[in-house]
Parts: sequence; structure tokens; C-alpha cells
Amino acid sequence: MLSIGDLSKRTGVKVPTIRYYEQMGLISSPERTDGNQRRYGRGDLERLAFIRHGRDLGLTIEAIKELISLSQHPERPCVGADRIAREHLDDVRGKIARLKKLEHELERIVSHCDGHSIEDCYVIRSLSDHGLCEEEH
Amino acid sequence: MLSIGDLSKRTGVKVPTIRYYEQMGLISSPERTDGNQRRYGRGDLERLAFIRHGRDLGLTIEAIKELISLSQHPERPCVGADRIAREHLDDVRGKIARLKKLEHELERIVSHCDGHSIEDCYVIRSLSDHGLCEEEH
DNA sequence: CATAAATCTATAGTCACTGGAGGAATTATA
DNA sequence: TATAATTCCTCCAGTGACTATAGATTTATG
Repeated sequence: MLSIGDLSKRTGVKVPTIRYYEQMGLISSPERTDGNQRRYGRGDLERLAFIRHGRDLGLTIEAIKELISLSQHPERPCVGADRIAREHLDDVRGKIARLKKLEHELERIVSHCDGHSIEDCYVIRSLSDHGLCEEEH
Repeated sequence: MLSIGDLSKRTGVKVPTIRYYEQMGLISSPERTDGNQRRYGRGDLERLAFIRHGRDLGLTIEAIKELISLSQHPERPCVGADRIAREHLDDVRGKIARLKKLEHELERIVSHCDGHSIEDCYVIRSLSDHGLCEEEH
């Protein structure tokens, strides 16, 4: 039986975050000691790792909740889980595309900066004048 | 003189957001009519475009505030502005790198999914078992 | 058994907005 | 000019995913 602190150390998930996940319904309310402290078992360790992994991959709490509920019905086809992952992949690709545009623009901006006065600072001028941008954003 | 609604239409920044920027000290309190309504001039239009542009580039409110304050002292060297942009560029690059790893992992996960039952669903299994990952994340 | 460390609940704060309530002011139409 | 429609005002609450604090209680250690 692990205390919340032990669970935290083992999973790398902070104590308040574990309580938050419980509140959000991602992990079920664990047993309590006579003194009302949470005690966790092996299953909670795995569940938390699952959640942590999903969050690291950028899945929302909602998506993870869906996946957990799917995983509790092992007989159903897994198209639901697949859909969640695919949608998320699209999302990630969109984000990458946007950030790359951004990277170009920022590169352009800092490369033009000569470290002289604000008056002719490209950073400031670029922000003031959209016309200096190479592409729409 | 533009009403807040006009300013909103011209800049694409929503009305409550304009008020929020005022509250955050990004734009100065505008003139008011006798009936206490805000009236904006040309300068506000430009300032708002500046803010919007910075936000589109992903700069925080704080960073934009710094840039505005820098731009109000045109005689100073622009190393401050340059630093803000550079730091942000590093940040963006880091994000891209992380998202790319993620993209690979998700690709691998969905490509392995055969649409059969949850029991052998790769999505669920991948989330449960870090060992199935190709790289650390 | 005394003290230190960990835990409990409840609440508020973070960021950058967004939305709604309830009421006042302005503008458009009849 | 009267009324209706629209816009505006302030204040407050909610978003997501935590993080932090305060004050009280429980557990572990010497």
C-alpha cells in the first residue's frame, strides 16, 4: 500500500496533481486509512502511468477519460481509440505547421536586428507593421 | 473616433479582449464620451495591431508589455527587444522538436491499429506500456 | 512521548481570454 | 420626436490543467 507521496515519487506526478486527477474522475477514490489518508495499490500505479503517458503525448483529460472507458470494455472494437489517436495526430501536425511558419518569421526578425537603437529595431518594426511579414499568419 | 465595437471590427480583436488588454495595461485608458463609452483614435488601432501581431507570434502579454515599454524609449539600444525575440525563437524550436517526436509516436501507434478489439488495441497498449515507445518522452 | 514530516480539505491563483447578467447609452427607424 | 434596436458599460464567473497556500490532522522517527 502506497501513500500519495510514494505514488508521487514512483510516477513523477505531483501530489496535488494526483488529487486533481481523482477529482476529475481519472482515477477512482482509493482506500483510506483510519486517519483518512489515501492508500494506493498496484493498479493505481499503472493507471497513473497511463494518464501520465497520455498527457505527455498531449492528450486532453477528456480524451484520456474516453480511452480509459474504452479500455474497460475490451470486447468492443477499438475504432474509438484509433479515432482519438488519429484526431490527435492531425492536431499535432497542424501545430507543427503553424510553429514552423512562426520559426521562419522569428528567424527573419532576429537576423535583421543589428543591436543598435530601438528606432530601427527590426523586432519592433516587424510587430508594428504586418507588411514586413513574408506570409500571412 | 472609434467606438470599441468599431475598433474590434477593424482589428479582429474581440470587444472583451480589448477591455482585457486595457486592464492588463497593454493599451492606455482611452477617452470617454459623456456617457462613459470608450472612444479610440488612430494610435490605438496601431497599438492593438502590434499586440495582436505579437500574440499571433506566441509572445506572452508580459513580453509584449516589455516590448511596448522598450519602444517608448527609441534612443536606447534594442538588445532587449532582440533578446525577447531570440528567447522566444528558442522556445518555438523546442516546441517543434517535441511535437515532432510526438508525431512519430502517434504515427506508429495508429499505423499498428487494426481496428479489431480493444484487447489488442495498440493505442491502449502503447499508453499502458512505456516500453513500447521508441524514444524517451 | 515529543517532534518532524507528510497528509488532509478547501480555496485561490495561474494564463489569456470568453461569456453572461443587468443596466445605461447611443443610433436607427417610424 | 418617440420608440425600438443595437451597442456599450461594469462586474463576475468559467475555461484547462494544474499549482500553491493555510490551517488542521495523521503518521513516522528518535
